[in-house]
Amino acid sequence: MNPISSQLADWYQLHHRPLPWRETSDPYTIWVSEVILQQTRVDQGLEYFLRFVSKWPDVHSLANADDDEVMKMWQGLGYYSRARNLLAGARQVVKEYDGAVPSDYVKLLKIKGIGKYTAAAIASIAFNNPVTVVDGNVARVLSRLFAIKEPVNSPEGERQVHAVARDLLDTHNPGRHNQAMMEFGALVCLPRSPKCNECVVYQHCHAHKLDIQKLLPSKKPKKPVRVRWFNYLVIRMQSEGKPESVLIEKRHGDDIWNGMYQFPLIESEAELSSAELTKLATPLLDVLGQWKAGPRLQARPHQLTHQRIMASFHEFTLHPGVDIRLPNGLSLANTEQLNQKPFPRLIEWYLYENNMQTLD
DNA sequence: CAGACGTGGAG
DNA sequence: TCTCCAAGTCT
Repeated sequence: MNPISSQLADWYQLHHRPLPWRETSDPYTIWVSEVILQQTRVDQGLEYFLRFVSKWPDVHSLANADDDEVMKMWQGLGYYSRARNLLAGARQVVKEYDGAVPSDYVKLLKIKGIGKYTAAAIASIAFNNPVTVVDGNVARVLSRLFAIKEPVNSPEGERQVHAVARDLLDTHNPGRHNQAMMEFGALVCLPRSPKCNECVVYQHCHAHKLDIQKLLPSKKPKKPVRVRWFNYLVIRMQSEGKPESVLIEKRHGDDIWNGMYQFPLIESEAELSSAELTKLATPLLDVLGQWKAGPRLQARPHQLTHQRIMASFHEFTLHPGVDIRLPNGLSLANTEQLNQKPFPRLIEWYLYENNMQTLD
């Protein structure tokens, strides 16, 4: 066994965090944990994981779950396609494998939402198959240990990282090995300030020798963020003897927050004046009946990785109509119903601030 | 295959 | 305030 792998395995036995998904070898549970932890910190994902596997403890229960309910469980975690794909993947496993998560890397790779990383993680951690895991942690650790200067998010850098990762793999205990590599990256070989004084393999580390550990891993520069203006129409209605309700719609298509709910949206290239906004909103409002404009909550920025969304909220009140016909896609929701629907953080905040929904 | 997809915490 | 980024995947 490679001395680096051996030392990291020893370190792992001593220092790894006791996390719930490490208490099991159930492939479904490990699958859920891997998906939740994608691009997500342990302390942010932990509660979500516990709630998720408590609600849906096995593949069959998840496969039978309601779509909105799954999205609701994911609310606030971000990257919501993970939830959609995990659900689709569970249904796929029920259909194709009678609910038994396959142990084979290639079969795993064909399941919706399972890519190279997750397939390798499930195969090695749940089934102890000798497959190499390369995630962000592993890439960082190895780019430093071997002073790989190629950007780790380039095809060539990825190739180099994977090559050394494969050489290090402990084929007798691949699950422990892969977790040790990741845990070491998460606790010691940190992105900003690696704890080289606590490092058990620094004598093998080329970056440390060259004192370039803080410069690695190198990454390709990313695109500047796009600015978008989201003008939400908060259309409230108060009918006789009924709780107040508000109009919402579900987002679809190839864009941010697919599958989540929102208020009817008018997107613009720049900030809109009240007059412009009203003009654009009038066609919809007129279909709904008599209305009057209420206050407007000025644009507040919502910062995402690749977008900066300037959101404003424009309130309107509908005259309780005799027979309101809702354009397709729109639905009315009272407070109780709002609490059942999944919303992006931006909307969730608005609902909370306006006492329309309780914050999780 | 480059670009898109969220959120909250750290420096 | 601003930038970076955390157990990636899909198209």
